Amino acid sequence: MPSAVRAKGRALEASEEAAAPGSSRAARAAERRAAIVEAALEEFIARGFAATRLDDIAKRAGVAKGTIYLHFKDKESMFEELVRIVIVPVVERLTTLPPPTGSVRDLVEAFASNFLKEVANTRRGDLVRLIVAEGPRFPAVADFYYREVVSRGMAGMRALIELGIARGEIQQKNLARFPQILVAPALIAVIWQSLFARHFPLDAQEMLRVHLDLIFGERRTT
Amino acid sequence: MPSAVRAKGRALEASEEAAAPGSSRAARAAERRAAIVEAALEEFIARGFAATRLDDIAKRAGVAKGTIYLHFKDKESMFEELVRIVIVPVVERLTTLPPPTGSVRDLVEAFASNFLKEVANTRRGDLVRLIVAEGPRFPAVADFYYREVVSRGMAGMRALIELGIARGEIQQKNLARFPQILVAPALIAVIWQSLFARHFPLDAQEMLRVHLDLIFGERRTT
DNA sequence: AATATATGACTGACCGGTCAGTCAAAGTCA
DNA sequence: TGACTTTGACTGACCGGTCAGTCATATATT
Repeated sequence: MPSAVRAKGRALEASEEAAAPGSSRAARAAERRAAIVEAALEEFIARGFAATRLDDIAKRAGVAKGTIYLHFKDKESMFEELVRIVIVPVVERLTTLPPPTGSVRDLVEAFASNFLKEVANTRRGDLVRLIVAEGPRFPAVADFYYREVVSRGMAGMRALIELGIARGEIQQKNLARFPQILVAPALIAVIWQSLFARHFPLDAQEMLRVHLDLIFGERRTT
Repeated sequence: MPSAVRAKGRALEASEEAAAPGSSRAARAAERRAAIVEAALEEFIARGFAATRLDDIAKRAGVAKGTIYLHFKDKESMFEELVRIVIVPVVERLTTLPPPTGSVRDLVEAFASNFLKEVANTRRGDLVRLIVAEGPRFPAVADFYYREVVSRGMAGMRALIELGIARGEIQQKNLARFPQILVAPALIAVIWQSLFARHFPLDAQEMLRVHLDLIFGERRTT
């Protein structure tokens, strides 16, 4: 065992490798894969699918172009996998959240503020815009996003709305038919940030609060 | 004159020219330009900027590729002009609409239904998605869209909201600070149509009505 | 005939994808 | 444990197809 450790140390000194390479081959491979995913996400967001060059992704990931093809079949499937890889953990985090506390409004508010923190002002937000942008040309991506995010989100929101109606917190009964309305401003916020923030910064937090006031009625408690 | 007609007839037979050529040169040039714009719009919407081939635009417009360059400097400026060309008339139509009648709600409702008819289920709607998609890479386009559509739309909506508040039709005073909220579901509808309509058709009309109920209170009059 | 337009074959830069070769790490043996 | 062999991850030069933009030629108009 100590020999293995020493061997690793030697290897590290020998090559001019950067930072903290995981020891085993598998670990290093995983790191590289992660670097590629990270770089690809960045490039795809910045340039869109068609205009992104694999060479640039490789360079940004600190990897040779060929390496990319050890991890992904081709550019297209890389893009599709990418979306899955990035979105799945977000969905998990966002769905395992709800601690069944307090009023429905509090629940929704917690969810909203979490969304702002986790998505709206993150690379993740740009990813949403990217999906909107490329969706029509990548049915697989649109399908996946619908299944994993949209339909789930709708179901969750609808449940929340119905609970709110049952408890008398929400008046407008028809809202349950269109959970999109509840989410719409959040999506607008995401799009606004990446298109118009430079022209006119938007206080998304505040906008969402006003929107919730609209749905639940003005808040008394400060 | 008859000779000219005969000559034209011959030309038409000789080349496999189409349809109804406007008589004057200027007219024919305008027609061609329009055909190119139409074709380019179609292609850009379907494939996005980078993936669109000029050859395809030319073919669809029934024109040689070189002809495109008689009307536009290059692909990029063609795209930018395209957005202007298509959007300007829509803005004009939508801004010259409001006949100063009835309640604010009626005004907004008229505007909404007009939006649905003129934009949501049209190529124009797809254009909005295209702008969202390509905006970050075409600052000129994003700027233009912000100036001509977003800021104007916001101002108009804000005016309407303030009127509604003054007349007591709208309770939530803060709404005037975020006219985006009023518009959000409309944009969602546009995006939904082009991404998820196949999975789950959305009754945009009805959704907008529910949203207005939320803002103005439930409607009594059927 | 002279001019204005339109054409589409052509060019060359560019980029996705490949693959022969390299070398650190894992495996084997004494 | 140290030396020798095998493996396969990684590299990057290269190839071939593609496509924006050009321009000599052809066609229409005056």
